[in-house]
Amino acid sequence: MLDQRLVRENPELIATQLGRRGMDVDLSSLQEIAQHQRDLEQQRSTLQAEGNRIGKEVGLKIKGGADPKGAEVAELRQQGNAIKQKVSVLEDEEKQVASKLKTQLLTFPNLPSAECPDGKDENDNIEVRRWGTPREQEGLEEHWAIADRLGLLDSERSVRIAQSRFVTLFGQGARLERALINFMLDLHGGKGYREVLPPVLVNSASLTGSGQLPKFAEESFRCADDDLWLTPTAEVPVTSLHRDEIIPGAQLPLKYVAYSPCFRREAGSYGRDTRGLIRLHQFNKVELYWFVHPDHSEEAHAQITADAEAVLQALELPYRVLELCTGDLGFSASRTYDLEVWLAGAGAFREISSCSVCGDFQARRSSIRTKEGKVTRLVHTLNGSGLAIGRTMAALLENGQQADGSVLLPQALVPYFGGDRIQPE
RNA sequence: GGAGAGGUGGCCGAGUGGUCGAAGGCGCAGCACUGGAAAUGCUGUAUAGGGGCAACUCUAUCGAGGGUUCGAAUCCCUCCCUCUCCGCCA
Repeated sequence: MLDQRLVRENPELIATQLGRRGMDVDLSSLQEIAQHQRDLEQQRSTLQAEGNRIGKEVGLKIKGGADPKGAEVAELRQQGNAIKQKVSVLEDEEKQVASKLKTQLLTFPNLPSAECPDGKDENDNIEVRRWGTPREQEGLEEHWAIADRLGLLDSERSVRIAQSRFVTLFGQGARLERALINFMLDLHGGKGYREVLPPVLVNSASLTGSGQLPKFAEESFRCADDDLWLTPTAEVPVTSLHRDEIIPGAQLPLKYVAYSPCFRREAGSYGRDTRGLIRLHQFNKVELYWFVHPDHSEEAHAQITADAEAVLQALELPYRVLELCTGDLGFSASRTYDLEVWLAGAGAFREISSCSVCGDFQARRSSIRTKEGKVTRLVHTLNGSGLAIGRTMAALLENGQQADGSVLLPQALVPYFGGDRIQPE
């Protein structure tokens, strides 16, 4: 959420920064609302101060022996009543204005970081580095074909169970999924991340806190009878772990690694990635999340990205790192690195992790602060996939496929999977 | 789902109409005492918003929202949540 004070005092800055995202916004009316709200608050509190004074005076007079029904007290009562009238009118208006302001503020995306490169869309993203050597070869299968041939998953039966864009994993496929989750949790757990297994049903305050609501309601599944939604990412429950808290400075940074299934409606993606494990309504993900002191989020961003990359390296999967341009930035992010893994069968890089620094954007929405001496400050938050499990499996299948039809797995997975190869059954 | 109890500061807990943002305790921080520590003593210790260079000051907040009153943590109404027992259940 944008800082209300900034809206009042420097709307031009906001407009300029949102302009870098490709938004053409006129903030003058919002600024007006914000100023109006502040004016109303000033008027109201001045009146309330006067009312409080009168209330106390009445108390003192009565205590001092004045007749509670006498003229002197009656006069004060009348003054009190008059003020009460005015306050209540102002209060009503102020509430309306404040709620209008809040509603609007919640719809604005984060301002891009100064470091974030300007650009229009994904074509303007900047490749930062590459790791590993992509396997390029004619006749390689795509992962869904491999998975089908090896009996690792069944999409058609999943339609019977749920609908399209769901998969059911079987046998070695199910075991590989489970192995990957454990492998990633262990890897990050060994690097100072605290493991959490959060609820995957989250309330709307949580979704608002991390930025999914109010704008992206159509992207999440909602429970009909409760204020609960299926979480689209563990980022949501983990952000709300500390909602409305003041975290002592000595505890920062807080680093969490959370496994969760993720649920996304994928509205508007009809026809894209309809086969296999790339785009599903339900998928597994291991998520990294940091709460950091506001002065240290840049270093943290480099580190969380490195931690996500470490998974790909351990799995010997070639990848590249893109820095997203302002036009491709997510709603809550101020700066993002995407990790794209090489899919040998498809012959393309595909996003497998997105590592973002959100500055104080989520912290303001979620009211998560830290304290230095007398000063409270909003913390900064960061999140990064470490990694999306389904896409990791896809990459392992495509990059590890062998001429004999089997799939060779990286050594790091052997203790988790119980072997170094998926064999045709 | 049925029955009951309860929501007060970081925590415990007092407070049933009048300088109550709230006693007391614990915890925490600083100072004193000490060779050092414990113990002890003193001082300080909520959040948000507004104003002020600042010292500071005003307003709001005792689960949430309404109401009564000159004045509400305290009285009334509605809602939410938590806990306990029973039922059901992994």
